[in-house]
Amino acid sequence: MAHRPRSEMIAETRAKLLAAARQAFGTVGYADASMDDFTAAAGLTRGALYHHFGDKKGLLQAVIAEIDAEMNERLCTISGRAPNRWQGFVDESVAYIEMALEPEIQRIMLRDGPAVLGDPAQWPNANACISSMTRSLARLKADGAVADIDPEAAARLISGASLYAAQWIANSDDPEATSKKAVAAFKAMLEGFLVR
Amino acid sequence: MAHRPRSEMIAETRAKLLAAARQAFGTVGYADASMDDFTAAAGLTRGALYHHFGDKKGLLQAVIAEIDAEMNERLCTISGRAPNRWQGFVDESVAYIEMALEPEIQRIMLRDGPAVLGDPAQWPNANACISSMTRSLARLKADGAVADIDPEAAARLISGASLYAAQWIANSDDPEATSKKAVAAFKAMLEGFLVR
DNA sequence: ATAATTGCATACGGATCGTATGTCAATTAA
DNA sequence: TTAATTGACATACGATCCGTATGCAATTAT
Repeated sequence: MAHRPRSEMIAETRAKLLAAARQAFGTVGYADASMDDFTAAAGLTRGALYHHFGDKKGLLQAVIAEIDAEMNERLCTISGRAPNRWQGFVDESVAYIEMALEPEIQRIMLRDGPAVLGDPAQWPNANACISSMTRSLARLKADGAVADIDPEAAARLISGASLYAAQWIANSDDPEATSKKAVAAFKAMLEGFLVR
Repeated sequence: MAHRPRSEMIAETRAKLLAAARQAFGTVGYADASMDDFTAAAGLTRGALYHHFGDKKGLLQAVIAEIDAEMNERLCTISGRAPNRWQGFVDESVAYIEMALEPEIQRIMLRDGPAVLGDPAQWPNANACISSMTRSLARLKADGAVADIDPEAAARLISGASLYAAQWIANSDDPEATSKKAVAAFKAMLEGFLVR
């Protein structure tokens, strides 16, 4: 019980750095987050950061991977408890809009992430959401519920629409009312994918 | 004819700065564009920049306003030469995807712009595209072509979907094939807004 | 003709990032 | 048990970049 604490300490500092960075990125944004500041807030220095994550971009990637895993898990449980596949898919998509309302997700995943790391589709770890949505659509297509369209194409259209809808809602004067309008339009739009 | 050259020179330096910045922002991106570098490339210094645009963000705003005006004009002419309103709207939306394929638009308008200046809907000058799309949808709704949904909500969903579709296409191995899949799915999606 | 304004350049300070180096504790080897 | 080595993290340094403050020269106004 003397050689465990060592590796635990390491994991702990890594976790502390990740949490501090996530907090900073999520509030002031990537560009204005000073590595000196938030490492000091975690009781560490930039030395630890460069040791664990390589550089500032590497740190952002790690933060994104963490958030993406959380998002994916939430979406899976939501779509899992629906009565049928299509309803599960609609629920999942609407939930995606609602998640995109969270400031941290908006800032890190939807704004700074793409700006700093490029197209989200190319991210190594952070396409769990898209790929799970693609699989859902492929199943629905096999079931004969949705029309003959490319599942991945539809998944990307939907996630893009969700993102913009979420930004619109988040910045509106009356988020409640705006959210209702957006979700209504969104559901109508989804029905475009159904067989007629 | 001695007091014209003066104001012409001023407008010319402003234009040169704008063009140089647009070039730099569009290629290396906002964060990695050094003001010293691209002002020097224009035969000027940062002094001129701060005089005309206040700061780096102000310069980005000016570049965005310019690009947005061009985009809006292109979209208007496209939708204008369609046989009917709905077709014009579809053409315009597809054209939006195609414009989002251009690297400069993708980088400046769709990635760095939102990351640096925040929600595009709040931009002072650069919502011409959204608002024109909203007007189109409102007319279509009045004509009885589209269902009872909020025009602005639909416009935002569509532009978001276009953006993501464009990024997907631009980064794919086979842009031609991907584009076909995306546009097909996109047209199906748009039909979700029609009355049934 | 002199004074005031303005377009633009130069000079400076502050902040930040990445690297290179150092140190100390913990693990491993002898 | 002790010596050597690895590795986690801190410190020191240089380079870059932004924003402001200042300076100059040319034009316009008086």
